[in-house]
Amino acid sequence: MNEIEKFFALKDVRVTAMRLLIYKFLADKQVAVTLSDIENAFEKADRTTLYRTIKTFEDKAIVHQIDDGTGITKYALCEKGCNCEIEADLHLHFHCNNCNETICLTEHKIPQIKVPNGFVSEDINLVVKGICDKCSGL
Amino acid sequence: MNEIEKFFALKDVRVTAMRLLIYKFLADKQVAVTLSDIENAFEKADRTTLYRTIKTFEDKAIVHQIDDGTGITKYALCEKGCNCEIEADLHLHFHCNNCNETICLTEHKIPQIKVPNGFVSEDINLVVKGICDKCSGL
DNA sequence: AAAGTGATGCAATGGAAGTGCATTTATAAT
DNA sequence: ATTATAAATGCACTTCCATTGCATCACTTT
Ligand SMILES: [Mn+2]
Ligand SMILES: [Mn+2]
Ligand SMILES: [Zn+2]
Ligand SMILES: [Zn+2]
Repeated sequence: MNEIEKFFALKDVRVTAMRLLIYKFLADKQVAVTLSDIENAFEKADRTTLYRTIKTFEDKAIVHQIDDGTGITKYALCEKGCNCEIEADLHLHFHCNNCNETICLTEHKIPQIKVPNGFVSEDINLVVKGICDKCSGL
Repeated sequence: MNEIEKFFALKDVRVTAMRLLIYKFLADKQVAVTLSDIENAFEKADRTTLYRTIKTFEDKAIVHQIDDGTGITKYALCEKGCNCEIEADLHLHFHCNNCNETICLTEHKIPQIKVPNGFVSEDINLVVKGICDKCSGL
């Protein structure tokens, strides 16, 4: 039983060939991916399987969903130790208007946000859009 | 020529019956609305007209789009003097997980967000999710 | 081996966003 | 006022992504 399989067991996710492949695919990527990115990477595989795999990963806090405003949901591996629950796990995302890629800025935690009286904050989505480091040439 | 018509002229938007109705509908609402909200409010009207009306409003900075993470884009009237351009106009949005309503917190401007070297920030979307004042009972 | 549970594959559905084109309505020009 | 021009509207159609039902397959347990 290798590292990934142990990790799956820890997360209460059964090991299958497809799941291992998708996990490795995500681990290699430095950017958040869409479902069709995954589809393109595994053309022989069925869309539904990929869809349900990523949903399983999401349920088990292996990946987190990212809504970057493009209308297409993206996914990225959670950080080690992330439970996708507490505010400590929340980080900001950057979407590049040029190359259209979205990346996790895991080092950049969400600042404290004040909400008016009576409002209870449970979750925060913070997306910065602009030009990424690769595209800006700075 | 009444107030709204003057405002339309200022924004370079032709006055039509439908546009006036939709504008008033938005002005009455305290929450952001979806396209189907508008459809339900004007069942006799054609969907496309409503769609293109809201797009026109958006182009002319009469309404702004809100991506609250539900996957359905919402719209709300811009504040007086808003041009939907400069960062001063950006405010945070609150989405209630209970009543599913989304409101503009126009008083709550987006805090300064630091991005890593090489990244250029052009736009920011900040959505807080939780329980709204009406639902929390606090 | 048999039974049971979960994973996968295929087909179909739903919902929202967007487009092309003909027609109506409003504005501008004569 | 009539005509010409341009914009707004209505209808039909399309595209894209997300999601579900159900049959089948694979693995685990007894
Ligand atoms: Mn992330
Ligand atoms: Mn707003
Ligand atoms: Zn880029
Ligand atoms: Zn509420």
